[in-house]
Amino acid sequence: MAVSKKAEFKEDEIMLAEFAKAISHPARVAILKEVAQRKSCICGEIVEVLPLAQSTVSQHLKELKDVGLISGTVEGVKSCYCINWAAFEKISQLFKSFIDKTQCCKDSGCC
Amino acid sequence: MAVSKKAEFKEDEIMLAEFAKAISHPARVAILKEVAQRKSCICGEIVEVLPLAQSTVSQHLKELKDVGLISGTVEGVKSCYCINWAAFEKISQLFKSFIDKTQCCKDSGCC
DNA sequence: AATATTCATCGTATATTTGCGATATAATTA
DNA sequence: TAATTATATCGCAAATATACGATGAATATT
Repeated sequence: MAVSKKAEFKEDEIMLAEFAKAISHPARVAILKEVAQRKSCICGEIVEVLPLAQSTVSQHLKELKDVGLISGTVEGVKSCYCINWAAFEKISQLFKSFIDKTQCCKDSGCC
Repeated sequence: MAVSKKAEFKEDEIMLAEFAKAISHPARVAILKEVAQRKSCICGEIVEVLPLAQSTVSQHLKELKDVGLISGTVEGVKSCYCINWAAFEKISQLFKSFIDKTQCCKDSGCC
């Protein structure tokens, strides 16, 4: 893409896009659902459920962690992951306001 | 990625991820906002507003069209784009239900 | 008919993502 | 101490995404 132009957009557009990217792969959607459901949140449990290698799952987990949607703490040999509810709340707000703002223009029938 | 594993996930996970991917670039978020606001929906107007070349904008428009979020009709030399409200509605439902389903597990304090 | 406008598409370059095996690290168990 | 377990990270290969200029097709203008 030569040079990325992402930074030239508005702050809230960039943020929304970033979060959207975080859930733009079914594996990460599945991981979020799995992490939310379980209490244990062990990486290995997710690997068992998904059709992906351990290293790949670990990578997806890292991406979700980087964007703040989950947090992980080491517990001995294991790693405990869980939803970062504060970030999750902020994100769902972002989405809702985007959808609401878009929908309020609904009457303008063009094509 | 060698071979994509996306198809091996659940239907609703795939759909949500697809929608998320559509808005995973600030340019496409900006385009959706612009198209929703204007009545004219002309491609050239979007190009004027965004920091991207015409061909790049056209490409982003195509992606949004492919996923069903907008529809476009040729009007003489010009192309009229507008939000596909039916698809938009369906998609925002998908997202809401994902958030709701996730949030109902909120009490399980792990880490 | 010649020219200009509007937009889609092609080709290309580069960047990023996805996926895996191999390896490293750190803790647990035998 | 040695072996095992759990996970992160590195390096590689292949696939996708991003961005643009050039070109083409279709309509509108002169």
